[in-house]
Amino acid sequence: MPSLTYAEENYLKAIYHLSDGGKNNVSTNDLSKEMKTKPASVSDMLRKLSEKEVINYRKYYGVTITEEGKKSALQIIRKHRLWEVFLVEKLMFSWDEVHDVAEELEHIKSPILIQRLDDFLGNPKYDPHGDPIPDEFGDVKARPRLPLNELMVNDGGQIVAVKDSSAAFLRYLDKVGAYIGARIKVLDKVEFDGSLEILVDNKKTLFMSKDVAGNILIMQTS
Amino acid sequence: MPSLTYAEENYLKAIYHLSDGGKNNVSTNDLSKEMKTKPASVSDMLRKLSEKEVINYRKYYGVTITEEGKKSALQIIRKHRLWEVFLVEKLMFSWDEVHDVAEELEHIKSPILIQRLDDFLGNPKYDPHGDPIPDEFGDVKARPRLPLNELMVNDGGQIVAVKDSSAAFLRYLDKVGAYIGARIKVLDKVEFDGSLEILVDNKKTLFMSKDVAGNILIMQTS
DNA sequence: ATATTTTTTTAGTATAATCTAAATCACTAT
DNA sequence: ATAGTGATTTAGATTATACTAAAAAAATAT
Ligand SMILES: [Mn+2]
Ligand SMILES: [Mn+2]
Ligand SMILES: [Mn+2]
Ligand SMILES: [Mn+2]
Repeated sequence: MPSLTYAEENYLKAIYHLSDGGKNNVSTNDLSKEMKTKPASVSDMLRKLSEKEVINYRKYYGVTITEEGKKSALQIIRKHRLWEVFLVEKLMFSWDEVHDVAEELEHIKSPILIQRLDDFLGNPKYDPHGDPIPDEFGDVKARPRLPLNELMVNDGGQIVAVKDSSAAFLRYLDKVGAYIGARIKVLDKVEFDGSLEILVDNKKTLFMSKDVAGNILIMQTS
Repeated sequence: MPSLTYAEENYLKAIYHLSDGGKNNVSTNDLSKEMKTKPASVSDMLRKLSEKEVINYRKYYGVTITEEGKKSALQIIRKHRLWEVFLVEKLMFSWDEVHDVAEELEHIKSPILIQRLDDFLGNPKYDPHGDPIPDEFGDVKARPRLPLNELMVNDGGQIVAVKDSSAAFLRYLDKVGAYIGARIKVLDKVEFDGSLEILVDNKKTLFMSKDVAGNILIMQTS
């Protein structure tokens, strides 16, 4: 694995996520938006990442991630998610407070550290947002899951993850009781704007916009 | 407190240590040696640190640390030592493995993180090398201590800290059973080279060079 | 098929942290 | 008092990451 700088690691992770794990091509503008840097800066970085052979770069046509790149990205993601577990399980952070800190901690370079952290945490399989934690070889146990807004009326399931890890969104979910593991059922869908009426844990009903529902990921059971 | 870069934090910490907590003047060459950078690079950095008012810099005459600088340095040292405790107490690192990792972790910027880490660890007062951990206000409880080579024959005490935290030195101490807390007594001193014969825990006798003894810090009891 | 718009790259600049080589200052020893 | 030595600073270059402005390529619309 090539050694990557802090900035290179952040770009590579963004490419991995934007390409949906390497499946799609990623454009300069998409990366620019994601990284909050100008397209010119992205072009520059793509040249560097391409020289380190973690991406395939065809000028003007965007990038795909290489096998090597995928491995590197997955190790960074592994570290990010393990640190998030640590912060929530051990340091009593709430799930909306961990992202930015993990964004820094993920760059600490020490294989022994991450292996022992993993053991200390009891080798967790999912992070506080329900995302799977890659193992030391980069293998990910993906659970089948789909956005809540894609369920039909009367469909039910369990919340297994969230797409958006921003503090604002997670605090809203806390407020309405939509934690990970909650059982939900779609009671009604409004044709006009796609908003939903949801039954949570067979107790509370709750209305949410299509936008919100699109960021809640469900493991369907019926 | 001014915001400092990663490199600036490392220089400031080195200045704090080389000046013995702000007591002495530090020269460009001393810093150059400590930081493993060229004197020219040090001069450059001193200008920057001086602009941020964490040091007093008189060209050609070295630097002293300001009150602001001392506060910043102590916060970095606090983080470094708390992380070292975490690594040893929670992640089962040995005391010779923690320094380099803590050197990275100390730069993570999150007040809430360090406060909660402190609580999680039970607000420890000393790090694995016996060094005191500054509190959130930068107050340090210094224990009186002196290098083992300065004891007289028949003087006794307890090992409370080590000056050198290098893996090589610490592994040597492990091998001879000179851990922190061990009770020692000076049985003999060789006039010629200053080497010592030591009784450890009233059990084992052990010979060590003046150089080694100078890096072991003792709380004297007799 | 051509013109317009959008996307992307290139060129040139800036800041941070490092280096080497050259210049300058301070201290020491005659 | 001055020459020499060593320490320190300055000048100029390099690498990494970012920026703005301009040029070029690709995509879209007429
Ligand atoms: Mn990051
Ligand atoms: Mn997460
Ligand atoms: Mn450091
Ligand atoms: Mn220590």
